[in-house]
Amino acid sequence: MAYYRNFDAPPPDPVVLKKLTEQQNEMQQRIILQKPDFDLKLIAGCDSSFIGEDTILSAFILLSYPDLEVVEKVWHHGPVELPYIPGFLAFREAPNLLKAYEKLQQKPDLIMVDGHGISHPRRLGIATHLGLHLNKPTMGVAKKVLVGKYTEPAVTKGSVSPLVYRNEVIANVLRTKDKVKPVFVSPGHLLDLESATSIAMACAIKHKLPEPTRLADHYAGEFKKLV
DNA sequence: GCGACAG
DNA sequence: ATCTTGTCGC
Repeated sequence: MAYYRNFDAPPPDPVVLKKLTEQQNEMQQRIILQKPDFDLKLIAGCDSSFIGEDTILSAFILLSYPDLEVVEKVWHHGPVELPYIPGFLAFREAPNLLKAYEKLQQKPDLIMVDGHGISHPRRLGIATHLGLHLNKPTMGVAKKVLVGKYTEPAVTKGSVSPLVYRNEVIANVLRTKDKVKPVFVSPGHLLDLESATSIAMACAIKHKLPEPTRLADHYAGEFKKLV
């Protein structure tokens, strides 16, 4: 049975939660935020969808940059081990995403993830988690805030507003389309906030979501029909 | 103690 | 994430 609201779900095991939190605290020490040290020629977008209660399907879409032409599409599906717990999304979705990633013939210079990067209580959003596991530059583009406060950016495309948490700017609230709800852009690993923001903007052509994650989101739903 | 809470 | 209909605007 699925729960209407996630807080109707049974409380997570505190022992497991403590263990996962400690793992994030340890991983946090290895995060590197810096100016990109790569030439962006290939960018990947990834996202997951669910088939029923306990099967996850992840998709990776590889695009050329800055053309944004689709170069490759792969997907992988398997069982999920954990329930969704705010702040621990990566432990639920990353395992399957990593298996899909292995299927790519060519590897991207940067991965854009559907979710947060360092804009997380312990700076370990799923984009950062994946970046550390792959030792690859990653950035996150989320549709909703997880932590932090911000003021609404102007209604025109390109407007930005900082997302602040504990006196630090952890993401940029970016308006990628006129009069449409903004997205939350944050670096994941091996990238900085400014670069992540400009790349997100450069990938937002005629939709709210930048092409990499928009297409990954789209195909995750299409591939599901094939299962 | 009372809310908030990625996908 | 997922369940769902019509509706508004470019």
